[in-house]
Amino acid sequence: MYRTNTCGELRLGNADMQVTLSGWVQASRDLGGMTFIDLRDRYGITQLVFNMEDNAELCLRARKLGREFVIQATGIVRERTSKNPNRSTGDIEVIVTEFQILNASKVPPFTIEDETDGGEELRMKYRYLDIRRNPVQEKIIFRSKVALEIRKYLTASSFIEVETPCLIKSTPEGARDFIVPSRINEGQFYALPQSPQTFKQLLMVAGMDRYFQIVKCFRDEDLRADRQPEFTQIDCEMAFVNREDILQTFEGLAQHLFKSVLDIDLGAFPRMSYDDAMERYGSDKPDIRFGMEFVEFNELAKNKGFQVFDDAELVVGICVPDQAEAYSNKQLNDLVEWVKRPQIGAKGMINIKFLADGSIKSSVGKFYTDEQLKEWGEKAGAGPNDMLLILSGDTDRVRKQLNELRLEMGNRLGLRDAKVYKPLWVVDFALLEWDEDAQRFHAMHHPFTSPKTVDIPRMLDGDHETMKSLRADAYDLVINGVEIGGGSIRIHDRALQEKNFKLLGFTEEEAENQFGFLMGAFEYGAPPHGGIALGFDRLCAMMKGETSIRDFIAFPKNNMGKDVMIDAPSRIDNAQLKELSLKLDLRE
RNA sequence: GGAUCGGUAGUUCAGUUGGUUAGAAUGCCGCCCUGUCACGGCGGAGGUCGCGAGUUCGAGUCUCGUCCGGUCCGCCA
Repeated sequence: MYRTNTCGELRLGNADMQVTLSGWVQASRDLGGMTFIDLRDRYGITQLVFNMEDNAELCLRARKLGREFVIQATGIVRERTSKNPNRSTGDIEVIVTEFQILNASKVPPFTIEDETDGGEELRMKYRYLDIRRNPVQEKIIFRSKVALEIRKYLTASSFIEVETPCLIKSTPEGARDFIVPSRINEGQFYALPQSPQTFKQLLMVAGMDRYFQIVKCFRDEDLRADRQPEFTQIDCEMAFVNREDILQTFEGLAQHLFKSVLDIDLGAFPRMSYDDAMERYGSDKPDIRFGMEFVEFNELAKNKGFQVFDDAELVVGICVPDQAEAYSNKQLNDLVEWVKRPQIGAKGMINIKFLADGSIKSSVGKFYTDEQLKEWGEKAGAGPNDMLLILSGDTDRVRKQLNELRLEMGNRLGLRDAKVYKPLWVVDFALLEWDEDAQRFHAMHHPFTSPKTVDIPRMLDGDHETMKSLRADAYDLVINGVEIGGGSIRIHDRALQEKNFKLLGFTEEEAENQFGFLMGAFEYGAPPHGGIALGFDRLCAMMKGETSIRDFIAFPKNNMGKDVMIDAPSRIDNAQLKELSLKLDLRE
C-alpha cells in the first residue's frame, strides 16, 4: 500500500495515528539537528519531520532528498509545537519512522510554485511539471467541475450525449480543415470536424430529440491566446423548438453553471439585435459591463466647414466620463497615435472636453462654435469633466475602430472588472455576409441556418441589397465581450436548403456532392430543429476571469500550432508517405 | 501574409552615450545550525549575451539578415 492518506487531509483529529503518505518533495529545510520535508500531492502539503536524536541514520538519508523526489513515508501524526496557519494541514506534522524513495528526480528547470519563475515556453516544454503547480491544476480541475455540471444540467433536461465521428468529409466552406489521408483509399482524404454540425442535425432527423456532446473540434487557422487549433465545444441540438426554447434552455445552462460552480446569480440575460449591437457598440459581441455607448453626430458635424467630417460616411464618438481634466494634450495625442496604429487604422481622432468650469476645449474648436459643441455634448449626455472622443470614416470601418477605442478606454478606466459577469444574447444576425475578395456572399453563421420566417419569401430576389437585408434565426451568447457561443434555428426542408445553397453560390452539383446526405435526410421527415455550440475552453477561462484559454487545456499548442513538449507536428518518413501514396512538394 | 515586443547564468531579469574581468535575485553544490515552513549563516561553481554577417581601434549595446517565443491584425462559415 502506497498510502493511507493524502497530503491534504490530516488534521489535529488524526493525532497519534500511524499513517503512510506518498508524494513529491516540495521543499526541505535542514536545520542540522532536524530536517523538515514538505510532501506534496494534488490534495495538499504535509510536513514531515526527521530528528537526529530519534533516528540519526534516517535523518541523514532525509537530508539527501532533492526537490521533486517521489517518496513514501510512514510515521506518526503529531500536533505541532509551532503551527503554520497558512496551510490547511498546518496544525500537524508526521514524525517519520521509515521512508523510501520511490523515484528520484533531476533538479526541475523551474520551481514548482504558484508564482513560478518559469517562462511560458519552458512551462510548455515541461508541461507535466507545470501541471504540478496549483494555479494550473486548479484550472484543469475547474474545467472538470464545469463539464460535470454541464452533463448534470443537460441530462436533467432530457439531452442525450452522443459521440460523432472525427474522420469526416472536407468541405470548402468556413475555416480550413485539418486533413487526414486515407491509406486504404488511395488519394482520398478525411477531414477533422470543425464542428459536428451535420451529424447533430442528422441525429434530430433520427429522432434523438435532444442531443449534446462535449466534443473536440478542429480548425486549421492561426492561433491566438483564446484560439487553439483543437478546442472543445459544448455542442447541442434540439428538435421541435423555436428560438425562444433554445435561448431559455441555454440561458438556464449558463445560469446553472455560474450558480453551481461560482455561486453567482447571473439573472435574466438581456437581448440585443445584431444591428443594435453594431450601432451602439460597433461590435457583434459588446462588453456591456460599462457604458460609453456610441453617439452618432452626422447632422451636427456635417456642412460646418470641417472637410474631414463632411467627407465621412459616419461621424461617431463615445463620451468618456470624468476624464476631461485628467487627460492632458500629450495623453490625447498619444491616444491619437494609438488609434492610428495599423492594428486599429483610424486616420485621426477628435476630442471635445467639457471642463468642470463649464468651458469647452476641442481639437476642432476653430470649425465649430461653443454653442454647436454644446449641442454635441447634449446629444452625448456629457456632463462637466466629460470628454468626447470622435472618429469618422466609412461606417463599418469606423465602428470597428471606435469599438477598439471604447474597449481600451474601458480598460484604462478599470471598467472591465473580471469579477463582474454581464451576459447578453445578440440576436437577428444577417443571413449573408458579402465577401469582397471572393465577390460572393457567404453564410454569416453557417449554410444550414434558417432565415427568419418573414424573410423566406424574399430569398431569391437576387438583388444585392435585399440579400444583405435578410435576417437569420441565429443568436450568439456573449459574456463580458467574449463570444461564448452561437447557434441558430436550422433549415429542415430540402427545397429551402437548396435555395440557401444557391444564394451562397453553390451549383446544384456542388451542393449535392457536399451535402446531399443531409438534404436527402430532410426528405425523410426531418423535424424542425435548432441548436447552439458553446466554446468550452473559453467559457472556463471567462468564468475564471482569464482571457487565455491555454491553462484550461492540459496540453495546449503554442502560437505556431506546435506542441513543444512532444515536438508536433513533425516530418514523417518516406515509407509512411509512400504507404499513403503522398509526395511532398515543399515551398522554399 | 502583416504589425509589434522580446531572446544575456539552470531560471526570472538588470546591463547607462559602444569602452577594463557582463551583474542581481533565485536555484544548484559544499560546510555550519534542533522548530523551520520564502528557514538562517558562511563559502563555491555556473555565460558561445539565440545564430550569421556588417560598421568600428573596440559590439551584450549600432545596422542588416535569420531562427525562436509572446501579443495583435488579416484569417477563424
